Amino acid sequence: MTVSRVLRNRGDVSDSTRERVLQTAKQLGYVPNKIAGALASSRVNLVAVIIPSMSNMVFPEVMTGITQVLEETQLQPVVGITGYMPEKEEKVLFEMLSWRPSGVIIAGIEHTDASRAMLRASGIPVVEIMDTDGTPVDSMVGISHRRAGQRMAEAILKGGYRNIGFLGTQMALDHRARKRFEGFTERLAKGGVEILDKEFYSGGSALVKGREMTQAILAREPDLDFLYYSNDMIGAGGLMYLLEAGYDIPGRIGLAGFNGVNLLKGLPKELATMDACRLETGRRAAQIIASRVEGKQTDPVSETMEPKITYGDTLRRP
Amino acid sequence: MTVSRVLRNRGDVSDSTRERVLQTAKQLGYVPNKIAGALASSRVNLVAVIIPSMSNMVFPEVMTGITQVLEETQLQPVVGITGYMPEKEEKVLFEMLSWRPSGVIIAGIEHTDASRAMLRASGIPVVEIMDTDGTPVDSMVGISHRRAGQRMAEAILKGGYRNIGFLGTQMALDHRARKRFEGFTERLAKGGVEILDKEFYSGGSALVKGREMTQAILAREPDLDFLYYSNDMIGAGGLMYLLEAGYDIPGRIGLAGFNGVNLLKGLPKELATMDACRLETGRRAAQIIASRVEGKQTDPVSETMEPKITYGDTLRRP
DNA sequence: AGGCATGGTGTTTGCGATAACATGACGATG
DNA sequence: CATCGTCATGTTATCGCAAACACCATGCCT
Repeated sequence: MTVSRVLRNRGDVSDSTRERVLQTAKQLGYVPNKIAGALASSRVNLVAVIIPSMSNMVFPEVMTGITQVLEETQLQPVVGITGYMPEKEEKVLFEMLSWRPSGVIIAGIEHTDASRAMLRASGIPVVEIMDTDGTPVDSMVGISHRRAGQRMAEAILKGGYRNIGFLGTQMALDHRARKRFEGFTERLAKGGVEILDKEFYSGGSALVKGREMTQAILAREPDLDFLYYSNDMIGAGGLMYLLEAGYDIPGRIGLAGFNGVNLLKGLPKELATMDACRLETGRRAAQIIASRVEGKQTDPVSETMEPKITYGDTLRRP
Repeated sequence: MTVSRVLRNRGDVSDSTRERVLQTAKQLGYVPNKIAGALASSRVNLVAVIIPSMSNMVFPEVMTGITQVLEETQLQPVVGITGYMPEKEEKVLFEMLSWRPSGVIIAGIEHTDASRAMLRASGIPVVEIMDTDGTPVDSMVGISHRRAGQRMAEAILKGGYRNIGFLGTQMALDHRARKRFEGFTERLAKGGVEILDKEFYSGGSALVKGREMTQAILAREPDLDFLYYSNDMIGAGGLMYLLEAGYDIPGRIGLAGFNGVNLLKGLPKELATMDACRLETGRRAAQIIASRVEGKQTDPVSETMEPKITYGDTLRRP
């Protein structure tokens, strides 16, 4: 018991005993068993973070935000990957919850009924991130992708473009991309404009795909004067293609991507894009969990951030 | 006990009882407590994965390899981030080990004495990855960065380049970048060539930095006919700059990067690079852990993979 | 019929820590 | 001097599950 007290800095222990304990612990290479500790105290300093993927730049950035904030607390993130598959998400969530974490941060607000039930029943703080078009289980932080699509449509219309094409991922399961697309077409429709053509891809190097898709869509519809890409990578690929083909940008044709990857700076022309506030979303989500764990705050939070549009060199300003 | 047997598919339980148990568990929304389970059985299906960073494309790819393999087992990766700081690594490692994972995969073979002692004392399989220039605690998988540097130097010399510049990250703590640089200069020296100039950076958008550094180094040393970049991102930035400036590539000047990011395909010219076998390294490391956990194999493994050079369009072939 | 393997279920114990309470030494206080 | 509070340390029960073993019914074999 005295050892336990020393190693957790709790309660009164005389300096001499403390010294002896630390000395001996070090000498033995003692590593406390958190499993036993957690079972006894029913305190687990882990926060489950459940995201679809780790390989497309956007989730690592959210992770960075989460890590930044949690680092100042006792909490530690543990990541689970779903691969955009709802059943996998359910499995990962179950696995995570069975470790009794102190909180859950999970991407999106579309989940299976079972997942939602688990989250609710867990009795721990839950923050759903990166999408606020819907009703959260508990708290929610991110941008409205529907609104992001709308705002980009507005900017494009104001720029005077009328023959608009859409290029994106196959998005059956990517609800955020879908919502963006929906918001985009809705807003265009309100301006009396309809998408002229669209093109989808899956897999492969995004840069190459961007080139290929751009070539393909322009072969079909040479009159297109704007291309909206569902992410910056394929947008950058398209930009390369158009520059090489000698198009006047943003005069003859405009482009925009989505996500505000700061990799775009440094390209021959800076691609227009929209920042999804990923770092800030991660930070805020972690803050919500942290303050709940500390018992400071008990009401659910819903926070919608405003994505910022960057015109770059590929979208005519109004 | 019967419930425990049903939920773990272990031992004989009659179909009717099994059915009843599953039914009731579902109805109650029962989530087993892995903490208690782990404490009782002293089996933890977690593998600690300790890497410096998540934000530069190379570690996510290793993670992908690890995940691919572990997905076919009962094991689950748990990630810890060190930020290239040895003391942080020590802390993260301690934290991880206190959860009694079934194995450890850790980047690099440079660790503090305390870290090494912990790893040895843990009694679990340890795989050090992505660098094989040194002595491992247990197993080791990856490429020799010293050799990678040497091979690139060879290719450059064979291409007929003689006025060579190096551009890279501030690498006090990035041992792999340092070893690559050392191997590179060693091999050049053997060919009677010395680096003409070098340029280092830290922070910021790699693409932009690549542009700036390239401009800067060429301003100082206009005679340079080859630029070796310590990663593909700054290499791509440099490539952009040189193309815009109208340099003849790879005639007047050659370039090469490091890492084989498949993002490079799709650039106006494909950057020469060297593949660090990241996916394969991750997969192999996970396999080693998995087979050790299953008790199949007990001898430490040391495996050095051979990085493959890609000439692309920016390095003259011999 | 007696013995024995087998399948299905229950009981007891222990994993390694912490919470809560107990104990003992000592000095201050009225 | 009895009482009390304070500090330092020790004892016991508990967390939720699984290992090990105990138990009982059943059916098969000799």
